[in-house]
Amino acid sequence: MTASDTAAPKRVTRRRAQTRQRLLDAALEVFAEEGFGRSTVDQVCERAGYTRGAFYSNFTSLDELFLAMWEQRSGAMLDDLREALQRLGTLESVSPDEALRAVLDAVPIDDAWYRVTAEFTAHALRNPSLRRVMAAREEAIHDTLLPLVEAALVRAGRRVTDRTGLGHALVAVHDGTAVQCLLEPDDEAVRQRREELFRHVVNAYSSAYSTAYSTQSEGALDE
Amino acid sequence: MTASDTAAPKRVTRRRAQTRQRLLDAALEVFAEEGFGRSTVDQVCERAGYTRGAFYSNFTSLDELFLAMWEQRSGAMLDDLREALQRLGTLESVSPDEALRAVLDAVPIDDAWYRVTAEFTAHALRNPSLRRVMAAREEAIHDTLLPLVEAALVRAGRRVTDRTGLGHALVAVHDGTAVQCLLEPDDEAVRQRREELFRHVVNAYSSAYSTAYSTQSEGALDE
DNA sequence: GCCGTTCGATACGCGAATGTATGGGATACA
DNA sequence: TGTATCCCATACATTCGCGTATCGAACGGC
Repeated sequence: MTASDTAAPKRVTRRRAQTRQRLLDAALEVFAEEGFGRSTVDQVCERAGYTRGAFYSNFTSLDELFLAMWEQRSGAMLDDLREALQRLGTLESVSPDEALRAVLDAVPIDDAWYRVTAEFTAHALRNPSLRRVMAAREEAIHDTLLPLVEAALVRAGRRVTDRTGLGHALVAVHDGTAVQCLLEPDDEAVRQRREELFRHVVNAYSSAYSTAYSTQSEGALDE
Repeated sequence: MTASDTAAPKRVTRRRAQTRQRLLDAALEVFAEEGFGRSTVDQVCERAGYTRGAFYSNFTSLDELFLAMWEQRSGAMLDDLREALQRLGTLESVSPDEALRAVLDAVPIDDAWYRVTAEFTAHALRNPSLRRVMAAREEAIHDTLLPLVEAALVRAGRRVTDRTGLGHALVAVHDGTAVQCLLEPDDEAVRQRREELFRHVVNAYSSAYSTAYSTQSEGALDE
């Protein structure tokens, strides 16, 4: 263990970045299949096409890999969501239903990702620093989501009455209904109930405004 | 390995029942603290005050113990909920808010239990037979919850418009908001938003009826 | 193409967890 | 109280996963 070993690499090769990414991708697959707790370093390496040497050269523990992978993936999903909402903002006019569909399509219900997230959440509830990471992520979701959702709703003829309430409600409803959809993947009714619940929530946290869509949609939203 | 070894015990002593129960209790604690995947047979046994001999005499694997424990605990929670709702049904008259409070109090947000459930859910999504177990449990929740909730709502001056929709919505909202409460345990606002969301949902899936509480509560529920 | 640096494969030792086989003490029942 | 049965502790062999140390090969700069 000389000084050069502990020193940070002067130049990071592109090969390194690639292996790191492959390990991150493999981690998602393995964790989803085996569960994080039951996964081993060997399994991840084998899936990625490496041996343990590559792993310990890039990460210090499975925990670190788990965190890095989760942050990368959830960040990517947030980017997708942001993009979808911004695209929505460029359109001429949007009905509430169309807007809802667009948002729900931007956040697909992926069982592999859900399993990983569920375990990450449980893990975070045991670890204060991880809990802060998750809380920060939720904060970021709100910061991204709320202005764009609010804008979309205004364009659809609705004014948001409780911003933070709506934000938390949307996240909670998403999480809660995602499980139901995954537990009964073949039951179309579950997905319809999910959409219905979203409509109710959006309706509850916003009030009608006078616009082309407002009168037409009120009938569909209220009952 | 003689015939008597493989044969089922003729008489089951009360000691056996006790150790089995202690193992189940210890499992909840250990799984909550360490995570199911990271837990070992030894840890559970030590926590329960036994050695591995006791474990392998009662269960064949950690998976089996996990399932048994989860079924017992979730069954007990369902019993609590049923009892609370039935007690609610014996009261003279109840306001919607009081009813909601009673139900929420009957299903306390326990972080240890949540962690375990999160991991069990992820586990169930990997295992078809476990998935059926969870689906059946959700079915049972609905069967218990709906008639009693509906009755309580009627007594509070509200008629349910979509039974199954309400049932699934309540479960989803509970699950989704429970995480938020656990991630920010000291933030009272999160809990208030949770209650608020429940009110909105109950309101959305039921319509006012003419009763003592109906006019009074409409103002609080609708806006 | 040469050379210094970085990256990842291989080999090694260690500790931990598993499942089984067996024996002694506890328990139920007469 | 005696005894047949049951239940759990103990000991053992084995397998598995981890982390490190070392070395050849790939890489990037010149």
